[in-house]
Amino acid sequence: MNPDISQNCLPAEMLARPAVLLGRLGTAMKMESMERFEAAGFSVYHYGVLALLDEGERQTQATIADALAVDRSMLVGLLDQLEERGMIERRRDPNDRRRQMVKLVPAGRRQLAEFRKMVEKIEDDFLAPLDGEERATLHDLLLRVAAHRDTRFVPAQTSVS
Amino acid sequence: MNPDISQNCLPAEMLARPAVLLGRLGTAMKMESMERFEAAGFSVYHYGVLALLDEGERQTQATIADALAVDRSMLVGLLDQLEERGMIERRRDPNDRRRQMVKLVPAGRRQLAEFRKMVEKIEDDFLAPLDGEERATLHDLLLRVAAHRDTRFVPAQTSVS
DNA sequence: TTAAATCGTTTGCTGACTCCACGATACACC
DNA sequence: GGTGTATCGTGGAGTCAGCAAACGATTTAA
Repeated sequence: MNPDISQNCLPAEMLARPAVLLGRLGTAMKMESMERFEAAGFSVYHYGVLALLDEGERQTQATIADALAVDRSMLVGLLDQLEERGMIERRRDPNDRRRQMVKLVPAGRRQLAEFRKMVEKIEDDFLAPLDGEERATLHDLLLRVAAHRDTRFVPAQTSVS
Repeated sequence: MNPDISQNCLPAEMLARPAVLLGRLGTAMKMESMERFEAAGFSVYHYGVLALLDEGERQTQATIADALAVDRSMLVGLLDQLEERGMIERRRDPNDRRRQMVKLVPAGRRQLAEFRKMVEKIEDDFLAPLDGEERATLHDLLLRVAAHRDTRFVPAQTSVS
């Protein structure tokens, strides 16, 4: 009925702000990921846990929670589910029996490989209009912004000086 | 105690993904904005509503809700608050008395100017490590991604063919 | 030995968001 | 012209994540 263009469009002044776009797209990205992982019977956090365990040798639960920025109470449930499916093992630290050492086991490693495929697919779909070089540019910009406001995003120096 | 680097850092494989960074930074951006607006006694959605009303002449509530991608029930409360503070006016459409026409009034226009300053400040703080050109690049990339997956992000052609 | 701190876990709460139902009104159809 | 159907704004109920406190088990400090 109403032929007016931009009737259901965001205000131009908001579209003009990279910050607004960043916020909108970021949450859209997050929701998209959550839906796809949930459709596969998992949570995005499961991927985070497994990916973390694959890099760091073995950790304490608090460390995992802090690294992923999830509540420690929440991590309990995530680890329970991963343990039920035989993807991780929890073992009391014999030196400090309060702590639980979490370890990735083969089944978890296989699932992690699946998760990586899923993430690649999600990213590829989401960033479809950008070619490889543009994605690299985007990544570089985002990484600098991230590193500036949270040291957790500063890429770890692996071994090179 | 533990001198291990990257103990509380995100997995490198996640940091390497622009999609992950986009998700994290986007939600961080959103939360940051919400906090600042809340500290000023408002919500980010208030800004969206006012900005929208400043562009589009007068609209029906459903149109506003759809454009901002918020639930219609939620918009009711937002409009109530804005109306209480004398920033908008709701008037029944005489041609269709189901509809409420929402209009921006001078006090709302003044508040919108304040909001714009706030948004600029938030964006400037958040994107601090990027210079003007880099911000423009980021904006261009994000806009293309946004337009690709949701026509609501397609910039409206104002008058040019 | 006793007191305080830490770790993982459970529980309770609060606040925000989503979905569904309602009254009022407009429109389509016969 | 009356009747059923759709739409609009609104209210309420249900849901769910996130936050804080509390607890048992264990370690550390005094």
